[in-house]
Amino acid sequence: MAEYINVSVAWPYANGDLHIGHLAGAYLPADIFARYHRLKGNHVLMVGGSDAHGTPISVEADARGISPRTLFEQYHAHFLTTHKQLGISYDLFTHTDTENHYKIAQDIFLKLLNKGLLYRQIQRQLYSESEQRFLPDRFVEGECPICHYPNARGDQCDNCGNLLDALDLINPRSKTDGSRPVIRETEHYFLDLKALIVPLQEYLSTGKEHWRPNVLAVSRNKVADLVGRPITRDIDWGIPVPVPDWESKRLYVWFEAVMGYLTASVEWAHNSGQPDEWKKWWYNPAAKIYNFMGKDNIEFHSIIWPAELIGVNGLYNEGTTPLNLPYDVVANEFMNVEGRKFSKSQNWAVWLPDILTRYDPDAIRYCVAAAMPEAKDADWNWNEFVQRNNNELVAAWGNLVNRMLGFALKNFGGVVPTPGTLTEEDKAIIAQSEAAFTTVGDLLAAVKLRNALQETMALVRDTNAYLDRRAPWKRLKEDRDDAGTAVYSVLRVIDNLKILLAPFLPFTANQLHGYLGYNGPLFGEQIIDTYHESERDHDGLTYDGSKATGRWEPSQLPAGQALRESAPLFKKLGTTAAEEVAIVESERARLGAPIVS
RNA sequence: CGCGGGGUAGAGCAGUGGCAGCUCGUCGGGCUCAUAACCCGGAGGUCGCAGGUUCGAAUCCUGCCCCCGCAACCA
Repeated sequence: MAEYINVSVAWPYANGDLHIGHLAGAYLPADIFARYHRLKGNHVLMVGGSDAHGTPISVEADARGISPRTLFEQYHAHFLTTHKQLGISYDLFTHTDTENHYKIAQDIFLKLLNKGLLYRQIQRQLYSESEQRFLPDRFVEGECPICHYPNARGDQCDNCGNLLDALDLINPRSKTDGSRPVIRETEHYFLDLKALIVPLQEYLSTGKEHWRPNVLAVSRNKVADLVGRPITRDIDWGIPVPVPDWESKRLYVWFEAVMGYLTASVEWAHNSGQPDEWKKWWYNPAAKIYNFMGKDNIEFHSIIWPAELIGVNGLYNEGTTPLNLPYDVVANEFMNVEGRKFSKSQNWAVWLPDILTRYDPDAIRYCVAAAMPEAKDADWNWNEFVQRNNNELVAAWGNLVNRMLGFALKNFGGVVPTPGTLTEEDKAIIAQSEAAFTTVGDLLAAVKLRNALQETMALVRDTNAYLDRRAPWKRLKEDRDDAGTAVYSVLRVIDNLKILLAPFLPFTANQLHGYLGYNGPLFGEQIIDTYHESERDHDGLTYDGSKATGRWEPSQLPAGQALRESAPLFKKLGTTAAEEVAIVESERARLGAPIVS
């Protein structure tokens, strides 16, 4: 029976472009997982969007002399293109500045208020009279009250390492203009997380055997110490607090951004003309919600977001079932670059829009998946990229396809040969490739993606070995029918491998699907569309799977099917060792270099 | 006594009690359908060190040594 699978992907903060770490941490694993489930025939709803609000965006916009909205929309537009180019197949990639998101976030706030889970508290905060705003802790510097280091930050002293309260700084000054802030009182709403500790502990204590151990350990560790947390801020960019006389304050970004998984699901349903469809994932107890993110985001998905969901206990669905909590919180470790930690300020990063101008999306996807930081930090290394592309994609998999398609075109009139009696060896390799639908499928379902890819590539190598023993090019001269049987068998296996690899390599798998003579695409189409609301329009990325024909099941490749003219699936990078070195060196030279725009 | 991650073949990694594995590289051979791709075989490791538990330890326990990250940008 088809399952309902929601793939909730962490929302990128819209103040910079996407890099290889974003891809490795969240988007690629989510997409591989979603594509697998679509092939399985499950009902997949994959949602995400740009995180548009928060102080860093308004500060950056001020610095550039543009509005926060203009700033985030610029990056949002980049995100849409990048995701489409890489084939990250969101059913909806939207953003948090939509009227829909405002409305639902405010409804959740009010529901929590009604349930007594919000309380007001007066905070004393530093206020800049020259800038006319409250200063976030990180925008204040001053003398450390403990070690008297003169340049301590508002939240922590770099010299002695102690965590500080910005109010305790001696001679505090604004980081932006150096002026001396004053202390002002301001009232805020707090989410009473302490009241939710018990249900959260229950949530984390049962049925979590499939969670990654570090995610569970971190989450369980932090729950016991939860305290109330402010959910409003004195800034003017964001979602207004929906309480009379509070309209000038905004919902704190951490509080509203995670709601995007729900609000995007609702928006997707609305856009597709069936406004209640989202409930099939959020109110169906058998549905599974998977969250994908980097390790720094774990507690927001395993604690904060579940706390909000438990707190509202159902929305737009009074008195029936509660909203579903995440079934799995799939956190990945970090991907470093050439042995060094990622750094935006030093431009030590691999930017996705940049590398997409030079490399194909499937090559990038393959290398990231092969080195996926599932259990510990991994490294993006350009030499490894070139080697993997040339040895594994081009030589092992691409060449297997190319050599046999070419052989069939040349010697069997460009059709799938009609097999005679299959040899034991033919049967064995076909059976092995059919069994992989279970073994690889189980690994994908368990989100062991790197492992799934390894298993599949092992089958590629076994197939090359089989082909070499079977040697149809030799048999052709001795027994043409037997050669045809071998070609048929290997094409069956290639057809299976096409599907097994499709979640990882959707573009070339689809290409191969056509070469093998099939009609219709394996996957749906990704479309950037504009959506209209009463005040504003916004662009989103969506996925139309209505024409998709791919199925996670063994090949029934018909004998006699006409093959199409084919070209190599992958490009070799450099034709000589010297050229390979040159590519690696030119990529390494870009690291740390100033960004040329 | 700060917190976390890690030390397994030249490189990168897998392996949570039962003969030490994978990919790349390297050396030798084979094939010639294929993007000089593919296949077979070999060499290469006292699993950081020292104790302990066990019939049996890379794996569990104890102690020690070493490496990496922990201001900000940042998944």
